[in-house]
Amino acid sequence: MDYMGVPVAVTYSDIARHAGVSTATVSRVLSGSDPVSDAIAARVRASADALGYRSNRAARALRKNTSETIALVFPDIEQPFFATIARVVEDHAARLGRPTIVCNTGEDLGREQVLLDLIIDERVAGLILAPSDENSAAAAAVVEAGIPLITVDRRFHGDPVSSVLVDNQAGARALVADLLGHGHRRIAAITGTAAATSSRERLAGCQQAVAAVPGASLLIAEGKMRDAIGIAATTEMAGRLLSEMLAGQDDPPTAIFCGNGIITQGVVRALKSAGRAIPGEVAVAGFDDLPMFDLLEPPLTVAAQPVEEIGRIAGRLLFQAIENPGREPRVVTVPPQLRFRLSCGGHPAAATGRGYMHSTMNPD
Amino acid sequence: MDYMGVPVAVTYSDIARHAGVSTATVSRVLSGSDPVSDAIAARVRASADALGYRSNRAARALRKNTSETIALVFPDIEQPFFATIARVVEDHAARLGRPTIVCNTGEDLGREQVLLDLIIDERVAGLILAPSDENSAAAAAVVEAGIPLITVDRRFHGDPVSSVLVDNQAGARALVADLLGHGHRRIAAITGTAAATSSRERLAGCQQAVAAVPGASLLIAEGKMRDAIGIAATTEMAGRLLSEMLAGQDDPPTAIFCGNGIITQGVVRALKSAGRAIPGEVAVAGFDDLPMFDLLEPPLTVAAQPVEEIGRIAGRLLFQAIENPGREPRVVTVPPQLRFRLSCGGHPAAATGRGYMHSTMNPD
DNA sequence: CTGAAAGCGCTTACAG
DNA sequence: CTGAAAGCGCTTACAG
Repeated sequence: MDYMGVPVAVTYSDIARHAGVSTATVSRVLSGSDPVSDAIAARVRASADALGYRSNRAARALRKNTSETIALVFPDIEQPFFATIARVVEDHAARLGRPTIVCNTGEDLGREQVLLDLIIDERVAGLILAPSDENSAAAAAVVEAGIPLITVDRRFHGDPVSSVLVDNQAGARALVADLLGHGHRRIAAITGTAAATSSRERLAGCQQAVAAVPGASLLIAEGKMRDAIGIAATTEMAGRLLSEMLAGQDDPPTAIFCGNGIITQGVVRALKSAGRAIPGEVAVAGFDDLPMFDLLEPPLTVAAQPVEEIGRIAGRLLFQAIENPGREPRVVTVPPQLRFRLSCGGHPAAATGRGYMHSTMNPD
Repeated sequence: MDYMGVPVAVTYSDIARHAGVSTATVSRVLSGSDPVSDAIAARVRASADALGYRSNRAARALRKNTSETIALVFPDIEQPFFATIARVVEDHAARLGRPTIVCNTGEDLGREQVLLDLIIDERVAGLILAPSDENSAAAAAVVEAGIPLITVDRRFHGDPVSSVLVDNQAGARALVADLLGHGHRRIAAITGTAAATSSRERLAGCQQAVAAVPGASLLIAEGKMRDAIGIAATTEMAGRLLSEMLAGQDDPPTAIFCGNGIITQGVVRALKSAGRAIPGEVAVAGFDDLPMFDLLEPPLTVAAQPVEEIGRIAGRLLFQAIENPGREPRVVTVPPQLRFRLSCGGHPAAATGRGYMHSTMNPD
């Protein structure tokens, strides 16, 4: 609606006048909140169309004290793992007519706090979070504000919340067991910030595997992700940690476990540019399967996370929690998919082709 | 603030009562909209803190008829190109206290329409869009609603808007010229939907290069991205288009130009799994440099887009437009970076190491 | 610099 | 099933 060329919002009272009903009736028809006789409903809809009505989501949010928006707060949306979850969840939300707010914390607790405060002030309908710290006070404030919370990738140790997790320990254990099976005894683990429960669980898996083999040892390097925002910086950091490890030991490690896909990428890049043969001089295995890991020379052995599935489950849990706030929290743990390829030192099936590519879990 | 254990919102009138001032004064202090005497301002702030005040962004948005939220509407946020731009812009927005809504159109005009309607109803402060179609009616509606619009990657042919673009034609022309320089005469181009101006410009660049060489021909395959949402599907589609091309011709192409990074990835994957030597049997060059393209065997020749820079410029243009709505639209075109590696048939400098890696533009 | 008051566009008891 | 009316929490002319 224009007035002297200046656009003017069409409101419920305009529609009410046009259709000869009250604004309450307009609201009932257009929001579908209450039954209205067919004849009147049709008249209201026709008036809304005729006047070019557009809803005002802020007004609705103010009145209902909650918006329809959902929020995703991740360490780094540029990482394929989080980018895929964001794509899957946004898709679901958009189909429900809900906008999706996306934020990056950069693994920084201070930023996470600020962002979650913003999210609370937005009175979002729900939040999917990969908490930078399992004791995040900011996440606790979200729960206290009555906002449904789902965590992904990482646990949260406050009030019980629904989570979608991967069996990190089993995945890492299987990968390291395989490296040990190839005769390696000095294993290095390069992981992301240990504040993330996923990193710690993966390390625990490495330690279990190493503890089971006499004479085997584990060297650990933790990357401070805070200092490495963005894929390029994380890649570079992983390479640096690797070089320090290989150079700084009398008896350097012969096999590397990489805590996530970006770290794997950094490690492989550093090894290649240093001219170290994989797996001849240094064997490599890591969490996450990035789109080109199987095209590299050698193809990389990984524990792939079922990322799309994680996103679907997280979205489903979130919308269920929004619909039904009384629902019991649920923790869903999905298995990683082990894909033995050649970077771990070769594997009978991998060497001949695609065998083991889609096994789900090593019975170890 | 709690009442019988039920959380109750603290409002300006609570603060006003506590501080002994009017709600107007509270508003002036807390929003910083108007000068207030230091003594009163301090009292108001102290009261707000004491009561645990949290702002209500919906109320503000309703009153001011615009939210502080910005929106990003992209074909697919899972693609590294868009994921990086989203990360950079969100970072900037968050520092300004603005939430960022992110949406995926999947190159589907209908979905884009629905999403942009949602965005308009949210009365966002501004929008960065990679339009699925240069004549997008939905984008025109955004402009008409008075929402500042910046396009990235693609042009929009409605009212003039600010845009951040890459010199697609020059990049593609240089890449194809290099393939021709290696003696190839039957070139194939595999691109994304031609509804995107970037795809058409890259094709035009290919055609220019081919037209300059007698006896050279260009075969074109356009991927319908609509049918290939997500990286996995796009990769697969590119592989299929390639196979059809190689199998369906009497005299199949010997060199492939790939319209973007995901397509390049699909083409390389298909060639490798078909056992075709790169560049021996088929040479490859493409737009976008993905993080592992230089680690593949052979490393891939590409025209890299300065993605972070594109994101920074788009963010800057957006916030300038929000601050100053009267500003003239600006179109910024950045050069792609040519990185000649071995997949195009070898290159004097590339063969010996990292030469040409960071040249910016072929003088052609 | 400060306050009283209207009003942004919705929804929801309440009454009929 | 429908309407009259209050009110969600802010901001902003207007007046002083």
